[in-house]
Amino acid sequence: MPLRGLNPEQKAAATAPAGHNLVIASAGTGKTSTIVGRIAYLLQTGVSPDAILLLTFTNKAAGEMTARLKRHFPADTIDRIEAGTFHAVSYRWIRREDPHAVLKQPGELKTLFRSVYDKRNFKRLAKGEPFSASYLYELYQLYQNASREPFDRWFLERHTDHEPLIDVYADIVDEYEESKREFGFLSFNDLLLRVLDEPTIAGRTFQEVLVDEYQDTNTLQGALIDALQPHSLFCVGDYDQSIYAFNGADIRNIATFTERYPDARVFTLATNYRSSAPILSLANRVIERNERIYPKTLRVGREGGGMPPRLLVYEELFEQYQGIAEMIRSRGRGYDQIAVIFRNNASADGVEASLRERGIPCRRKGGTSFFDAKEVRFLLDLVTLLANPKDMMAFIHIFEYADGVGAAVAQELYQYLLHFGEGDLRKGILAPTVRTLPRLKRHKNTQLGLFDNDLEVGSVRRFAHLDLPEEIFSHPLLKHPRLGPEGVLFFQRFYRWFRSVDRTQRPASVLRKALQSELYIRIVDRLASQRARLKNGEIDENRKEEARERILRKGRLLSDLAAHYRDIPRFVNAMILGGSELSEGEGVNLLTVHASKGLEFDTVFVVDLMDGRFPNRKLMERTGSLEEERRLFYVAVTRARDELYLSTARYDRVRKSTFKPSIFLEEAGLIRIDSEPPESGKMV
DNA sequence: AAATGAAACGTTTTT
DNA sequence: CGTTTCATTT
Repeated sequence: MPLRGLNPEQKAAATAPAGHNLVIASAGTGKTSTIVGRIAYLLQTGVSPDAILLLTFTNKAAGEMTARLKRHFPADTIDRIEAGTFHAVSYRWIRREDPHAVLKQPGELKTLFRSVYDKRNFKRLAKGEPFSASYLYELYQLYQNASREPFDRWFLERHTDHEPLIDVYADIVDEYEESKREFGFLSFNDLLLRVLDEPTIAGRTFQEVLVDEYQDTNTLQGALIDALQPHSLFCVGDYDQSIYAFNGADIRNIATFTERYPDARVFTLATNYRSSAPILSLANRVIERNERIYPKTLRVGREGGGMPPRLLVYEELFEQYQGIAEMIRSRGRGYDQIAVIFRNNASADGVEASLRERGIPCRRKGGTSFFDAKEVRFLLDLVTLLANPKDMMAFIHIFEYADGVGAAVAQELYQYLLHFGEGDLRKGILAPTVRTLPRLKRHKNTQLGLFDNDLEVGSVRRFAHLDLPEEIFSHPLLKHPRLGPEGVLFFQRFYRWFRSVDRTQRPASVLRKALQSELYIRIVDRLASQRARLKNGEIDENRKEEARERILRKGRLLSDLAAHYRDIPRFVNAMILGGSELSEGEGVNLLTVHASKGLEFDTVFVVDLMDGRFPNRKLMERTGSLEEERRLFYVAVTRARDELYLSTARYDRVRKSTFKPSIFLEEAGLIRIDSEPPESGKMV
């Protein structure tokens, strides 16, 4: 039984009476085992699995914990436990009431926000330099996570100097919210806000809510926990690992736990089973410079000494990546137990290139590269449009691939189709009942009819030579004056795919049809040509074939993923909610510090330890602080079990800048910054 | 309005 | 170093 293997301090926490329990669990102290033990204890003492809610930071973490429980309890019992991230769990509840709810990617919402922002003429207002659309959007996201007070009040508390613009900002935010409703978009935050507004949507009262990574919960998540009114709370976290301030994570959630819940019990897990003594000692030396919120003294749980952490100093940035790749190569195999960890994603490319040069396999966490690829985006836009026909953005992205159609015409086509179908996109495409043209707001661009005199406006006779099937030739969309022959052919291909998947429920079938469609095949060809274009404009046929193969492989991968989902909205939402959790390939792990949270490796390289980059000075000016950067350093080094390498470089050949070493190297006792820098090369 | 080519730009972390 | 923005042409 899971409780058997726990040490006394873990067991004390796992068997705590119902109430408000806080477990301070330092890195490597068996946090996961304790949570698993706690759930086992609850089940053994007669708590129904339906009355347990487990909230984790990633869905992977939830999956690992439930998998461990399934070794001791029947799977169908464990499956009744509600487990997942705040967002995944909220979505599950919301979809019971609203099966068609569809999430929208954050990047797309940002684009929507920007388009709302761009309607404002700040120049005319002349009230000082306004925040950029992008920064304002970030602030708004942060506000939603951080505060329940009105936006303008929250905003003015931090940015008094923007007081003259606050009404414009508030207006932008209002219109953005309205647009989201109009298009049927849900943001990550909307999921949590919805549950907060209507906690009964959970459909039950929980005996106990367990919260993992409690130090990284933000005000919104804290409010959500309280709104659920659980009989008992079990929060596990480590204030030294709070690294999500930029996302509104509030260390005060953990710091004021005992004040907010006067009956709180606090447990501390202090025995580290992960890292060797010298690694732990280095980590503690640095983190002790931060304020101690709850007392804790880490004990080394492992036997024996272990190899002291090593500092690697390189003359030049790229030389550093090469040097590390060479060290990894020379030790051979066991690549998946090695991690290279960095503060900024920018470091990843140099490391990856150096490894690949030596034929060393590696994987980067964060499937951004996969979901950002145009070919994947296109397929997802197709599927998304089926899940949410109100999604004009998806429609525009699709039709921008048609020659002669840009965003402006695509938008009009969408409006036309809605009009033909009396508000129903499907009907407008497949069975238009209205054949008149809609009245659209004319754009002011009437440059002497520059484009209109060579077209027979709205007449379908201009397509007579295309030899179109009747259903296309008679479609009222062809009356659009700006639609050329290429556009019509694109519409025909789109129409065929759309008709072929009509009333199809399963995402896998929809994708299979899409992969076979002429619509997709032509887009693959176009993308492959783009990627095989040489500097002189010619297309390298070999490269084109390679590019096509890569594109098709991604399509198949997406199609394989789709097989696991019953309906289209579920699939789309899963891709958005958990997309970043899938990592491609195997080998050396390339991770940002944030992505490394909760993981452990035999050997860890922390790279680019230069002042400015780590700690990241730019970010410190914004939402961060040196304390937060120090916690990031602490998280990075405590990922290591046996070997830890800290590396830095003095000079960047590309940007022609020199670096000072990171202050953390000094705090770790590896260098003295006021003395001469150490010799280049390797030293202890 | 769209397509193309040239110039600037900036380089944060996640559900 | 790749994307994003701007200017020019059609």
